[in-house]
Amino acid sequence: MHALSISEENYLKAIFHLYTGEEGIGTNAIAHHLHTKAASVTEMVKKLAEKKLLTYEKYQGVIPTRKGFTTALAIIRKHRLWEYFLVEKLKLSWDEVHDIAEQLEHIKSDKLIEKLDRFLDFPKLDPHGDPIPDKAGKMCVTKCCCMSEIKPNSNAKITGVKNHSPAFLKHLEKMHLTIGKTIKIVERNDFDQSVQLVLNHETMHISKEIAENLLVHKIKR
Amino acid sequence: MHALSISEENYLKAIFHLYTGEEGIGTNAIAHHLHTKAASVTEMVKKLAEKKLLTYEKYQGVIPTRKGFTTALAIIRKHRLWEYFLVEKLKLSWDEVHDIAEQLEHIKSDKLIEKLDRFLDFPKLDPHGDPIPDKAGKMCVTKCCCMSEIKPNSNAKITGVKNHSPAFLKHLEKMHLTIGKTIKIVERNDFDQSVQLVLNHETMHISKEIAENLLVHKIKR
DNA sequence: AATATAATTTAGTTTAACCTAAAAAAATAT
DNA sequence: ATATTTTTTTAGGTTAAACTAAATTATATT
Repeated sequence: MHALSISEENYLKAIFHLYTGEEGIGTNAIAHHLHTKAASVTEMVKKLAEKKLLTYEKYQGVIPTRKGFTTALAIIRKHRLWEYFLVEKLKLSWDEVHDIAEQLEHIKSDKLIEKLDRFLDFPKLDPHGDPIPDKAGKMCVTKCCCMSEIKPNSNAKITGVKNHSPAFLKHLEKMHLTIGKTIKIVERNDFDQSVQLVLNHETMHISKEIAENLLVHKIKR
Repeated sequence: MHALSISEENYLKAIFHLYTGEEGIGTNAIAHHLHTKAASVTEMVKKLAEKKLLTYEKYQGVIPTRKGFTTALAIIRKHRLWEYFLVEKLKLSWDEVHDIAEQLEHIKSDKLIEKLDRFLDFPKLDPHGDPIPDKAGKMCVTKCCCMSEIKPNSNAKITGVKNHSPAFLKHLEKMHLTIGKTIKIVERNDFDQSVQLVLNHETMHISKEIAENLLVHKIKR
């Protein structure tokens, strides 16, 4: 019945992001994601299990319940709406907003989020290309794949990023590899897995690391 | 050096609001304001004194330092900017925004507040008529007085409220006694201190309690 | 001035969220 | 199948911020 604490919300979000649908998530994985220790996770996970947000059995890892899912989605919704606000209205850059949204996502007020959503005109994607869940937790499926998996000689549009670190985002910005841009993959180097591509009629090379963290959507033409 | 905790910020704000410039503020007064107990205040006040945000001597009460003042003003600035945003942009009503702003004021990011201030076009007053400190802590002086102190047969404009409770604000809204409205005080009843006034060419009576919590600015005509 | 009342502080608990170190269980390798 | 390594849990400790109850200091009353 009580509202969740900020810590509880952060654990839930981590568990949601780590859950692949296969097996239970280990305490170590959660600890690593939250920069905390496995012992702390065990403790917290017991509390969340009592609140029916996840199922937990000793040594078996953790699986979020339906309630856990919808709760996590509500937090992610808030995070992404705030990110959209920060970039589109306040004109912060996409590499500055994550830490701020990490704080804003814990503000408690259903009405605030409804009003914010309306003010922003119900955006569907956040500044990093991630889908924003609606009030019911539904979000659009953005079928896209890693740029490192695209076959040479095909065209694609940049739709998102897998890594949200400021360093990575700033680098993309500098290279003009931003969301919405259309590129042509020319070839992949067998030696270092780097990728040669054409952007704005100019040829460029990007490292394996960058290609693995860029999400694209294949297009014809 | 560390950033302040939410609790520390709330104590500083309370101390700022209670300080009249005369004597030190007692732990009981602070406890009452924060719905906590005097013993808890004693503890916290020692910590804030170590951080040079206030001076404290046993049994002598507490006085904010210059550093304490500017820190409190920065928090109040954030609170009022967010209130302005919630009312003017998100269209929440003036009785709904206090609790939300109470959470938002603790978000840590100087750049966020600068950008928010610019986005709102540097407002000088919040939705309750309270002045918004600028980046340097300066705010406009709004010379105004309690409606209960105005002499009969004079005109005045409503400029602010002393009480920020939703119940009071909703009541004012219903009576159309909102900020900016011009009224004429007709007379004060000696028995119950109620006030008769004219608003929009209609005569009305308001209780002593309301008159004491409405701030007005006398005008000619 | 002595006493009663009120305000404040101290001492000792509680809770949430973290930690380390050691024990126990599970997974992996020989 | 047994031994080794890794993962997870337990046990016990720490810190911030609250609390209650008792002791102390200040203020007010007679």
